[in-house]
Amino acid sequence: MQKELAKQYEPGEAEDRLYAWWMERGFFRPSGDTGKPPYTVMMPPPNITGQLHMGHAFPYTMQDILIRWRRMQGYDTLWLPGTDHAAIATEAKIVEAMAKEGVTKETLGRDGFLERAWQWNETYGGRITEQLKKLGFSCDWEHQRFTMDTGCNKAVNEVFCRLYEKGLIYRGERIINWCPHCLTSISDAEVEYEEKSGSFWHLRYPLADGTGELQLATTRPETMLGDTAVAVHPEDERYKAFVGKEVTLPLVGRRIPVIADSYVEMEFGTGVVKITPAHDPNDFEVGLRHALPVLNVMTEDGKMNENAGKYAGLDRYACRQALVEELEKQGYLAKTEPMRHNVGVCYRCGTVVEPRVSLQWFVKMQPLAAPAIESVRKGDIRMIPERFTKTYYHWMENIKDWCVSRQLWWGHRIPVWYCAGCGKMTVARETPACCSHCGCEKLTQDPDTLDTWFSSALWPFSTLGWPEQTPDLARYYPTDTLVTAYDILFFWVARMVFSGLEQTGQPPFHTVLFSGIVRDAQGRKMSKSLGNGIDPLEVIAQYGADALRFSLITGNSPGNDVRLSDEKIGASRNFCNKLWNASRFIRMNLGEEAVPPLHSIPKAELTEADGWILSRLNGLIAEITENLEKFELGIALQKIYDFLWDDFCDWYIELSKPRLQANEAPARIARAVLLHALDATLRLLHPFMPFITEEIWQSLPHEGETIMLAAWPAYDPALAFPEAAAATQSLLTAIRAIRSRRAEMNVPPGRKAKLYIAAVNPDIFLTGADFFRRLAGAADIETVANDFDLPEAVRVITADCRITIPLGELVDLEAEHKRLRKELENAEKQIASIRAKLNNEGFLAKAPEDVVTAQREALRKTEEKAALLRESLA
RNA sequence: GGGAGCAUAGCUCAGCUGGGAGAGCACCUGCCUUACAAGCAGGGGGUCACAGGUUCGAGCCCUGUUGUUCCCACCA
Repeated sequence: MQKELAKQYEPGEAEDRLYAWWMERGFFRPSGDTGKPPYTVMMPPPNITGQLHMGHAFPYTMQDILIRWRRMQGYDTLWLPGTDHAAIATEAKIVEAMAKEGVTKETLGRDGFLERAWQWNETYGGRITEQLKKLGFSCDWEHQRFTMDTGCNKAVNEVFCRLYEKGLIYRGERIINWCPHCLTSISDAEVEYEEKSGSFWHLRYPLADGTGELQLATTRPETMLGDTAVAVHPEDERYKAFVGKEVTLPLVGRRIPVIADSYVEMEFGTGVVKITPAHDPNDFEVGLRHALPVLNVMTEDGKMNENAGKYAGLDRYACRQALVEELEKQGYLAKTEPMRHNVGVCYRCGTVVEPRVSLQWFVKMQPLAAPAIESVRKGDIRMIPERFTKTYYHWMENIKDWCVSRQLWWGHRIPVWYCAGCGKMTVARETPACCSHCGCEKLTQDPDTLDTWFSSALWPFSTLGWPEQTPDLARYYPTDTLVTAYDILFFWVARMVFSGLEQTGQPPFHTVLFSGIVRDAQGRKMSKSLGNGIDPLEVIAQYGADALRFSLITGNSPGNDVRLSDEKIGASRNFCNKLWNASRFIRMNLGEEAVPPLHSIPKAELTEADGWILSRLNGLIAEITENLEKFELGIALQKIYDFLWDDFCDWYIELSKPRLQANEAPARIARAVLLHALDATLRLLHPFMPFITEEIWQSLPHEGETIMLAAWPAYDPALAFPEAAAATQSLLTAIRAIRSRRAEMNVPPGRKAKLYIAAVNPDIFLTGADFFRRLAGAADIETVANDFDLPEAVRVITADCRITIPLGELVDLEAEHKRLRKELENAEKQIASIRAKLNNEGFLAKAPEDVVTAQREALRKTEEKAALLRESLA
């Protein structure tokens, strides 16, 4: 499969071709090799309503990196993909689409609606999975699941029944959050709060006996129609006399009691609160304590109902306005203050949520939360970064029962049947033939469905076949790393933890790795309404998936948001280009004959430059592996970038050129080293940038079918060459210093000059003569024992050499002298500072050994340099 | 009201268990050196928010202050 590399890398063409080939060859499948440990990641299932966006691209890329890395390490990897039916979001979209055709849920009927919903899933569920492939994700599509497929449904029913049997799920009339637009209950987690400006209306409620009035303040006057009491604090001296009396509800005329309850804050407002148990969660609690009637005054869609008398049929906000006008007209409005307050809105549609009393199913949370807290506390589940455990504890410790029933059709239908005969309910895993209590057949299934997160909570094990004891479940559960953005910690992560523990007795994963949120160049959250989203598919089309992946990962640390900009993506594309061109250069220079493998080359034939790059590479391998183990993906990628660009391209390739042109034995060695280093770098880079690395790897001599399954590089003690590395470092330092000098003096590149080098170890520089010629504008090299006393010469001094460069008329002796003085001053300052440290007994006694030796070494080098400088100035 | 994060070069951000202040972009200078001008070489630029403390040594640990972002709670 070897071929020349094109002048330009064309990601669009290569990516689709390679992905299709990977799929066809089955490289994404788990190896199933039981001799190797398994490594499992569950992909957070994207909604079938959605288009691929950066919110997927970011954490999924992190998952792909982990999976590809572990696969190369030989693990039996399973990355399981799938989609989420997204009950409320999908149903809303379908209803919306239906409305355009003039069809409603009612006209279609439940069956007709579900048919449409499944069609939707067919179309759009497929769309998003196709989009995932564009990013190169190496998930096992043969394990693909859907939260509403038969298996997941079975798991959902099983869990529901088990919880019911243990008394952990119950049905009850409670106040819940109701979305008047989606026409369903939603959980506490699904309510978002927005600060909005409103008014604080102070109302007069006259005492029924005509002896006075109570003033109270409210932000929601329309709910007064449902007031069933007025409350004051029991210790509030102002109102003690009122407790036990009755007030007359203005406009309505109903008489309601004045009660005392410590829920009332004396300092807030007037210290008097109207109590509307049907429309406020706190009032509901107060109502329970005082056995108050619950008077619902609204319909499901946020209008006033028949209990609202003449306001019936009005929208809640129209009613508010009408009421305020009427109250004012009749003198019940004492005053109106502007007020900013938080309003709960539906997280899906943004409609202001209406607290509402209704009959719903709830999961009892306390008994489930306790072990979930414990497993994190014990360290069975680790969160990265660790700070998220705090958020997690706080949520879990204050959790209320979870309202899981939804008045939706698209979702897992609640497995409960009600008997028309005896009135009791039958809770069953499969549709029962008859009532489990009276045996009659007049059963009706609960019309409601379950919260979409109820099924997502089971994802780590329902997808592996649970409740059956399947081989997959045995092999791949518990899973290893869960990667997701921190914004669904409560919705999903927390619920997977308690569900996994409760149902399987094991934590569903041992590590949670959080990604941040992707923001735009101004730091704003990407959103549809702002229209500031960068479409990953567009970026891929323009720059390639690897450039996008690089942009998302490099320099990022876990849990931190990433700001994406065109500049950043451009820089990533440049890196792809750099890698491509370096590879192209090497490919071009491989020659006719086979390149010998590095290990077949006697150590003695390797040059110092070879030893240097191999040592660097070796160190890099060790570091990258360690970084990945610590989930430091951003640091790892940054290091590979630096190595490839700075060490490998800017230095090693340049240093290799003279040998390559020699086209003899030295060229063969150089090729072997170049190829070895490039191959290893490609492997290190592959998890991050799968496409371009595969494309290049295939064009080079290689063993094995794909880089995807090539072995992850390992630190090789046989490839450490400390002396060669140090020698080359000296050389590079000298070259840099000469270049710097020439640039400062504006020496034209064409102006070559002979270098006179005085050094303790002149061999390093002699063998590097070619390098000085190519890289440092040298005409020739001569090593000398002592300094030349040349007029019109420049001196370049490093820690281990002194170079004299006669540059004739270009040299300003005065300036030269000044510069050397300055350098000497700096060196002396450094020496003084290091000496101070080394004379400090505290430092010597307490600093670690290697820090002290490093300081001694630095002192020695600086002193040598200073000595050389002094000599030159003398 | 409670909690968390952030504050490092003009911009965006790395900086792991305390010992060298860094990268990309932008900027300045010189280069089309046959892998790459999406490039090469060189360069300028930072009291690491502020004030204390711990330590031989603090961007990093502790306390406080200021600014900023987010999460949770939801007092009508």
